Amino acid sequence: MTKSDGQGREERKALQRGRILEAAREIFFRDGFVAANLDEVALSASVAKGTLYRYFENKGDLYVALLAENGRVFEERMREVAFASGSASERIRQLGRFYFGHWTRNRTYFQIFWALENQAVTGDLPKQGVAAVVRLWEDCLRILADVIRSGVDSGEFEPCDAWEVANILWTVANGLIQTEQVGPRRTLLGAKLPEQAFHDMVELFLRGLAAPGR
Amino acid sequence: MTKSDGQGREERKALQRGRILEAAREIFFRDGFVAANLDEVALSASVAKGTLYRYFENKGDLYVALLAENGRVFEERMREVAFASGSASERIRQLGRFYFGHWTRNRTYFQIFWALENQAVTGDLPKQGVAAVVRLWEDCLRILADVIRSGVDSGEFEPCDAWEVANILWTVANGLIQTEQVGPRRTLLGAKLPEQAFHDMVELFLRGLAAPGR
Amino acid sequence: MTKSDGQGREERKALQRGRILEAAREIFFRDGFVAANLDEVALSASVAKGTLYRYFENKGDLYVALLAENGRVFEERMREVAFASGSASERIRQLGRFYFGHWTRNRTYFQIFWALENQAVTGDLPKQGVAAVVRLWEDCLRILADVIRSGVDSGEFEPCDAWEVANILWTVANGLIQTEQVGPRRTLLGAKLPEQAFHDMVELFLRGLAAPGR
Amino acid sequence: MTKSDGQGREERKALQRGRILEAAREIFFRDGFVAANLDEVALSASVAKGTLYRYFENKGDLYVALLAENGRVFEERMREVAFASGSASERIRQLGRFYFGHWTRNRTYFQIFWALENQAVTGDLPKQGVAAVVRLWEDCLRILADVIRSGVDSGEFEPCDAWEVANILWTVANGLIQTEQVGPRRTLLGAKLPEQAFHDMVELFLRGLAAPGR
DNA sequence: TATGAATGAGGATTCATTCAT
DNA sequence: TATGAATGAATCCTCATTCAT
Repeated sequence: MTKSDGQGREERKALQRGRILEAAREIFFRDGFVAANLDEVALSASVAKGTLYRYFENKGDLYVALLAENGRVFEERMREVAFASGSASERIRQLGRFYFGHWTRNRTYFQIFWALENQAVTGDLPKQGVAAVVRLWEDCLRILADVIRSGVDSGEFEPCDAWEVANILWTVANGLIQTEQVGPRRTLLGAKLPEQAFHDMVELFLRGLAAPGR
Repeated sequence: MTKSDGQGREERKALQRGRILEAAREIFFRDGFVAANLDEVALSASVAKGTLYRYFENKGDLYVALLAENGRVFEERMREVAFASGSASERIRQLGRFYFGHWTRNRTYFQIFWALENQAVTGDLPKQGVAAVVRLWEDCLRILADVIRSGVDSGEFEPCDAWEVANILWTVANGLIQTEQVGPRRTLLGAKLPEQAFHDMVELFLRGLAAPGR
Repeated sequence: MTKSDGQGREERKALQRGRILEAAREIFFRDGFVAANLDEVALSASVAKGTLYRYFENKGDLYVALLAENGRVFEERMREVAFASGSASERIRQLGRFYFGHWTRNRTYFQIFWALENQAVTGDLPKQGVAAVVRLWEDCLRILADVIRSGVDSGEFEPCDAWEVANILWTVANGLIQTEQVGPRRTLLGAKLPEQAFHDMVELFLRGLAAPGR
Repeated sequence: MTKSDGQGREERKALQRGRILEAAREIFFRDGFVAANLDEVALSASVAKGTLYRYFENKGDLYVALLAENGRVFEERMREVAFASGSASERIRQLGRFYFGHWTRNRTYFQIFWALENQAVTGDLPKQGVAAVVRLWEDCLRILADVIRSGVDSGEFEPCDAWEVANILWTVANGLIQTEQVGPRRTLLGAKLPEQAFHDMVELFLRGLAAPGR
């Protein structure tokens, strides 16, 4: 009984932690780290303020845990897509769709992430935690390179430096998103919707990578 | 005498305003809008706290003035470079160098700017001021398009949609910077220094644009 | 146990609220709304500055709560006196004594109250709260009219327009207090002590009201 | 020339002082002593802030000067009315009209005046100045008594204690004004307009005072 | 373990007063 | 004498964190 109670307890704790993180996401992403208000987080998570401190050491810890959680989910899903069955091209297309979609639903996270070297955003965040979050980025890039490499190995793509190509694709993708992010959307990328532009870019890359016979 | 006195006073006011903006730049860019401390700004500018309020209505106003000032200088310098004498290619090269250099010296400004659509960064900033800052970005892109167009007109470049090309160049450039901005630099872009990568990219574009006979 | 605990908590909160109001009364009534200092209120109430804001939204809210509390007590006590047993004359005498006594102990409150239509006093006070306070005044006047009416109904007083008579009594009473309030007391009302003058005035009225046969 | 210049200067100084007082009246009476803003006073008086300090030692001094000025004008005008030609009754009627009219146009001044014993209103005002202002009140009451006495002396009124009668009249007048000042005007004094009520009260008194034969 | 009352350092803003020009 | 820029003390309010229950 104690055991099952313990399990129930563990589970409940995990659930509560999740609830808190969920509430924190909304508020931190909306207001930024410094301006975010733990009162509101507690309210939105339906726990007492003091309870927050049972799950996270302090505000910074909560924030970093939030970023890490988000990043972890992102990387995990990316890995799923990357290593599903199917041709390398198809998986790269899927990655593109996933990446764009994830950005759409997590604009703020990307902004935070891209500015994570900046004190203005990180405040006095635990360095270790921040570093861990940043490391996820490289992991994702590495996943992309792995897919490209698998395409080369299977003869689907021309031989190339997979890492360099992954970098270029990554770079241009982020450039697109960046451009899209700033100012009056519609004019910047001509008539194309950003999603279409993103898709076209991926196709362009795949054509460039494709082995001649295919 | 009265006149020269008046001039001296105006001049001194402008100087003081500049001193305050200078101090504000450092602190706002280091700590972010919300976390920045006006006491520290005043101290760093060697004026009393109250003096800040003779030059700026409030914290938000000071911040926006700062961004606007920075943006204004950026756009002005960009215009200078863009409309100097020389071939279109050469001017685009110069623009590339200028853009990259400016980013190097103003990383934080670019981060803020890129996140300017985000509440987390803008807080309760005066909407008008923010909009004015964002508008500068388009102006810069327009300047780039103008240079490309002038190259086309002079026969230096192949005929093309100058606006679209400017967009692409802009996009890739920002992607590069973005990539460079995140995490352990060295690994991401292979062996190349970011400056070299940026330069190569510009050259690649110019080759693509060049009219065949040249 | 939980229940009694809850009660204890509620009770303690009420007590603390009371302590704060008590401290606030002294300081607000001494210094006025604008000049009053919340630091001092907190100190005097032996709570931290922040604690004030757990009980009252802001300075204005605290002030209005204070006035309302005072007014509420006043009206309640007045009602008690007015509807005690005894003849109408006796109850009017008691009301007079109560009114005069209350003024003696709450001069500042009366001043504030009488000036409550004036921006100088109300500042940016919550309009609703102010209106609620003002309404108490009418209620008190209505109570006085009710007593007079009951005297008429019982045949103790001559038939008359109770409301008008209440108004006149009220008017003269306030005039007395007003006169008393200003400048070197002794000379203004001749040799009479203000209390005596007040008492005499009430008696005069009662004689005027009395039904002939009595 | 020096002399006439001097005169011009004196005159100009007096004018400026007047302009400042005029501006101060509006702002002090609207916002109260503590909340009033000398910047605004200076602006409204079209002088520089520093200039205020050439005419008044400090904020409190300006305020007291303002009250004194107002009081002085009041007493002077009252004296004029009181000692004009005409019967005592007529002059008392005129005084009533004047008093009521002055109150209408200077409600705030009366409020301040009536609360002048209260720190909340006076702040750290120079005691001497305040005392001088209060003394004017008695002077006015004395004037009223003088008129009554002259009526008695001339046989127009029945013999009576002029001082006591003046006090009673004064008291009731202020009570009326007080009542009028508070809350929803219309209901308190029945159907009568306050001006009418005031007039009726004066007439009532005059009837009471009149010598039988007249 | 959860609660939420209490804390108090911190920060933006105001404004009477001073003083160099 | 008039100016208005500079000052900095004063004050309201916020909110992360602690801790008794």
